[in-house]
Amino acid sequence: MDVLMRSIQGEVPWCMLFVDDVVLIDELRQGVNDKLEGIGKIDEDVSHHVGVGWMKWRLATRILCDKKVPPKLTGKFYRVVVRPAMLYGTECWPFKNSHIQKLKAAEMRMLRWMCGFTRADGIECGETDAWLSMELMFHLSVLPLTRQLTNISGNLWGKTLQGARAQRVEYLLLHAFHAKKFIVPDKFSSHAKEAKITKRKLNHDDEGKETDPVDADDPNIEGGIPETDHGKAKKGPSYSGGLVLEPKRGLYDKYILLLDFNSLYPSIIQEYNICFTTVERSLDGSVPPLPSSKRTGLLPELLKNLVERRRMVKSWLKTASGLKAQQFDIQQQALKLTANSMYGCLGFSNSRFYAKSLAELITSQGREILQSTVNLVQNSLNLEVIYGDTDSIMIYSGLDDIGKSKAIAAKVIQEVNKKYKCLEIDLDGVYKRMLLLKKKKYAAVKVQFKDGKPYEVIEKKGLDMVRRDWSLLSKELGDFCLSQILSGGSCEDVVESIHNALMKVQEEMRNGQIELEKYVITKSLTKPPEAYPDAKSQPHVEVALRLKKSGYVTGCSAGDTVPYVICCEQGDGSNNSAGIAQRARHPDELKRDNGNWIVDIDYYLAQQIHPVISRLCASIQGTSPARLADCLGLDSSKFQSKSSEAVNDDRSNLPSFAADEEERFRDCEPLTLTCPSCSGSFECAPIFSSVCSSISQKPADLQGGTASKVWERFTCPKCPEESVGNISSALIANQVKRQVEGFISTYYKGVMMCDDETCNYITRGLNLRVIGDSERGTVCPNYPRCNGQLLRQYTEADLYRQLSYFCYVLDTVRCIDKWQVESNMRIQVEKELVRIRPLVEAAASTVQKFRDRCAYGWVQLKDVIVSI
DNA sequence: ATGGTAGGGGAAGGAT
DNA sequence: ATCCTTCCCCTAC
Repeated sequence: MDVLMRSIQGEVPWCMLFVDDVVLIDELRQGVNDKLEGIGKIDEDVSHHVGVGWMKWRLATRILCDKKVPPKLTGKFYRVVVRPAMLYGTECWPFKNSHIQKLKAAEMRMLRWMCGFTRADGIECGETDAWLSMELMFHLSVLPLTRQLTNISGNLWGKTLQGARAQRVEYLLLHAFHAKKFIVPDKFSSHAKEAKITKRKLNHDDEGKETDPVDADDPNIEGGIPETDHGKAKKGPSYSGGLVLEPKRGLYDKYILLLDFNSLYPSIIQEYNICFTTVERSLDGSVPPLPSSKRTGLLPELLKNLVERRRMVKSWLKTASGLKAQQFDIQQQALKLTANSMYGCLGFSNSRFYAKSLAELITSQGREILQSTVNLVQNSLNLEVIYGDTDSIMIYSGLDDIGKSKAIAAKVIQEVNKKYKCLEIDLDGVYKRMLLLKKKKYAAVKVQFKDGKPYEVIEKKGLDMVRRDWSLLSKELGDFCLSQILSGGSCEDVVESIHNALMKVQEEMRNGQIELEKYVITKSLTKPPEAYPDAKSQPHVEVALRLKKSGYVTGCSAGDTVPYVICCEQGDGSNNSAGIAQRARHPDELKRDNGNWIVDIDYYLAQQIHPVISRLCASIQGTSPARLADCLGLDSSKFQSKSSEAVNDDRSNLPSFAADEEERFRDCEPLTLTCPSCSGSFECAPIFSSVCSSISQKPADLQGGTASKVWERFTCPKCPEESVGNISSALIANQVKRQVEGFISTYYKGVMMCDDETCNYITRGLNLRVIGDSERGTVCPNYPRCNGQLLRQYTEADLYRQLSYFCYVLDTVRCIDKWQVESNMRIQVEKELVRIRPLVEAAASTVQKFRDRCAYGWVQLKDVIVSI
């Protein structure tokens, strides 16, 4: 405490801020906490957010105490990172003016303090002191605020202090029900619940059909699932939640509109009048129907009240300024959060007002609403929805003009809002460019306006770069690649700069020019480290256990974030069998250890950088996982697609080579030639198999009998006389070329078909962006009536395979190499092939040229790499 | 004991 | 060897 006091009084006198509460600052940290607990336990929420704040803070000390970082950035970091944590911790407590003033002052002092540390040479950052100071500040600012809330809400202060969000909602509802003279359900602890369930079960077992009248219509009892794993119930999801649309992946470079429903779940409750008092709940656990009651339920009314209050506060906010505005802003946020947490508590199994069926009904309505909105936008308004998650949709405008795009948005908003009373959709953002990778994973260039002037920010959602459990190194590289991809530059430039960056990083890594900090990965312990059944499979657990054993007391218990670096033993690069958890080291351990363990560069290249970058580049043409691996100095064959490996492997067991090829080209159109004399057409079997079978004089089931004779005599098999029906080299070349062009034009027609046979929706795909996972297809426009996927009827792969098949049919060269079997047949086959070669050479090279041209740019396709 | 579910991705271990 | 399931963590909504 002395240290704390010194730092506070010496460097930052902001204990003065809370001078009226400072009486508490007279003991050790534990003492302070005890005192606080004497008054009332601090809300777990706040503790959590203090933790979050501290986590940010710990991150901050690294950045903020770095002299290289300009002060301007420090301030920004503080504003965007630490302040939200502070405010969020106090989300539901209305501020008095003085509190806001204090908070602001605290911010200033903290900033100054940081700068002090930045300047003071040789002073360690003193994480512990910082934490103590911060926690104290939170405690001190929270206490009076909880008191305020208590006064306003009318619930018990003690309860407010110890209760979580669930309990706040519980009291809100209790008051509301009590005011309406309802009798509320009893509250059961989970233990009591269990007892009740078992008791009921016993009753059922012993007395047959007799039901306990008390429990008969008690929805709080889950009959089916005892959920007793000795108190440690597995928290699997118990009902289904929001709908997430399958994204149409790829890189978009025209405007995208992001629309979302304003607080969807609370609105649904009001829109459909969902309440304990209105919904008819059945016993069988099925989702109940929408209520028909005209009488407004209690829940919707409560929400209406909250919404109205929020609207009022927001209107005041518009005219207010400064502290007043901040206060209003926090108030309206608090009201919104309270409204939003209502749904969560319905689904919370330990809540007094637990009502799974209501929660289920709400989410199912949510899914319904999202889907019908998508249908409306796609089918009636003819716009393209590329993604949507729970309450939002993204529309690809295909336009370069932001004004026109916004006009479209306005139209959509108007059409959608017409359908609902309370529910309201709104434009949440306009993206100039967007990279859509997967569900919940995308990045976009968002266009925002400040004083009427547009500016762009990159928004990242769910990508590896926004996660804590990737090293700074891979996150930085990922950010760089993303900025390149979203830069709008040409494909070639982007790819080149990414490749260059990778090569540079690899070199720096191998030269040891990268700081240790950049290799650090962090992960949280959700349990005490001893409680993990499989500690040896998790790096952070292993590290925590080792830390604990070597005497550490902080940073290795439940909830702590453990930093680690994956290492390998000096000199022995092959020791990778150990499992990565065994090779994880705390940065401190690594620093202390004198070079026995070094950073495992190969792990970072292969497991940290490569996956991150290749996920980002999945939709980018001109590169591939294998190419990226190459740039990183990794064995690129490991990242080659699997099917090509399989083909390579097939090369070794070749007796069945021909049969394999036939199997692969099973769905291809045959090569058909038309006889110039009789105008009859006939199919041509592959030269190679024709020759083989004619030489081995087997019945040759593989190819249709007479057709194989074509290659023997070069005559039409349908013409009776020997003298006519001759087939020339030019004729073959011409006809082959015509057929190839036919396939190519089929491909370019781009017919899309739904893969569901009962639907078979067919369209001339207007949106043929051949970027990204085109083989994945997109959701059928008839969804949800049809669950199929819209696929190209004739895909790149189809075309490629078709052309490859023609190459194979006409092949007289490569098949020899593949046929490694030692036999006297080989010589005969070879002789025959040599004889045929001049006649088909022209045609074969034509097809090959087409195929190779098509293959250019399709390198990323997984299943088309065939060996001819 | 102290709102929810959906989803991606790593790693390990068992089934095949 | 390769697939599949399980656990774990973190994120989006």
